[in-house]
Amino acid sequence: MSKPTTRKPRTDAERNRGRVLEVACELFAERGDEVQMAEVAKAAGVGVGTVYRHFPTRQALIEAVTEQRFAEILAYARTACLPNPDTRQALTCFLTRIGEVHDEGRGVSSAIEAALGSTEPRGEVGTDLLALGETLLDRGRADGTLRADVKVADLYMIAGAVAAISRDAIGDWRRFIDIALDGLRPR
Amino acid sequence: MSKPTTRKPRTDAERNRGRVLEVACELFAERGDEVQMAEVAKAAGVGVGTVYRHFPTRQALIEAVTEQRFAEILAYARTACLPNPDTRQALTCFLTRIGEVHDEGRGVSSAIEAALGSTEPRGEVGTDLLALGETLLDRGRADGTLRADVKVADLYMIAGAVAAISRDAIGDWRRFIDIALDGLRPR
DNA sequence: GACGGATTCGGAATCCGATTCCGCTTAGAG
DNA sequence: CTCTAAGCGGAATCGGATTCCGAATCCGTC
Repeated sequence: MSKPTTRKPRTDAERNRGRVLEVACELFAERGDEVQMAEVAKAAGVGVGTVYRHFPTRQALIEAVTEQRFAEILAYARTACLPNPDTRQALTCFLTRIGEVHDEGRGVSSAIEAALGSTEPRGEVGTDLLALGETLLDRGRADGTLRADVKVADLYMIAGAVAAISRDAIGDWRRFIDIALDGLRPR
Repeated sequence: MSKPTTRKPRTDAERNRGRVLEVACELFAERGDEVQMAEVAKAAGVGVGTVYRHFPTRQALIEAVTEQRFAEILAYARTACLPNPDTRQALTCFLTRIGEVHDEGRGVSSAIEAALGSTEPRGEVGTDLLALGETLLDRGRADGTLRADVKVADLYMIAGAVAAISRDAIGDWRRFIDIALDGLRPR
């Protein structure tokens, strides 16, 4: 049960997949989810069929793009948030990034927060994000910034909320971040 | 500029509009947004054209249904939440209702939270909801349950978040309500 | 109570975009 | 260099929203 599932893809096929994904990321960032499959294909210099070969569904493509966003956020969190010794600031920084991602390219948003919140994340990016969250929360619990019973699920639920709020312009998400984090402090 | 905009609608037209809206509410509640315009038409016993006459767009129909939901929530809030002397409980009750609406008939959700959060609500239902929120917040500020600087916008931002979280099953929205409300307490 | 025009209705036709299909190409193993 | 399966392109198909317009209804008028 190891051969049939693992036939190495042709080199150019892989390159095409890369092109498509890259282009899709840009387009979705620019114009949100009004982007059409045909556009992506043209912009990537391939036929629709090729797009569909690599991403069997529009939804699948969107999920792939979303994973890219996650990767970016993860990278940002590691370099910009984690090092901040003030746990509260680190968390704010992390959540703020999520809001910003939606503010600029309002990309693929609908999928983002749904995935953000799920505790069973796709791929290692998700796993790493969870781990990173756990780290931050541990720190917070240790230095008394956070309640002892705060869970990663809580953090990502809040992350999902930030995503939704910023996506739909429901309100001032920066303010929301403050409120939510206040809600995690020890009573 | 008052005549051309106000030609009274034909009686049966109004009845049809009512039927359509009613049926749409039920269908959306049952099967979420996979419901098709043609289905609504058939279920209401009219042609598609008629549906479109009253709701020029699928989106418009959804918004109308959403307003119904708001009305229900408003009614519930007035009778079940407002009377509760404990402000915190009243707020919890209100927000919980929003989560429940999504849990049962997972209706029209996408639109709901977007509208919930906007500070410029459609129709009087929206206005009344804002007013009711203001009342609750005043009470909370007065009895020291809430920070002095809490705004209605905050409450509805949280409401929007609850809607999003419950809609996409991002996490335990009941827990989220607790966290968010804790975030509104005086420091 | 019948009449006439404006308003509505019904549902076939149209439009649009996602997805499928399949003959043609090309990478790359032997 | 040859042969074959993996990939490619893009026309055709499908599904569902939206438009169009002749037929059917209302309703104020006579």
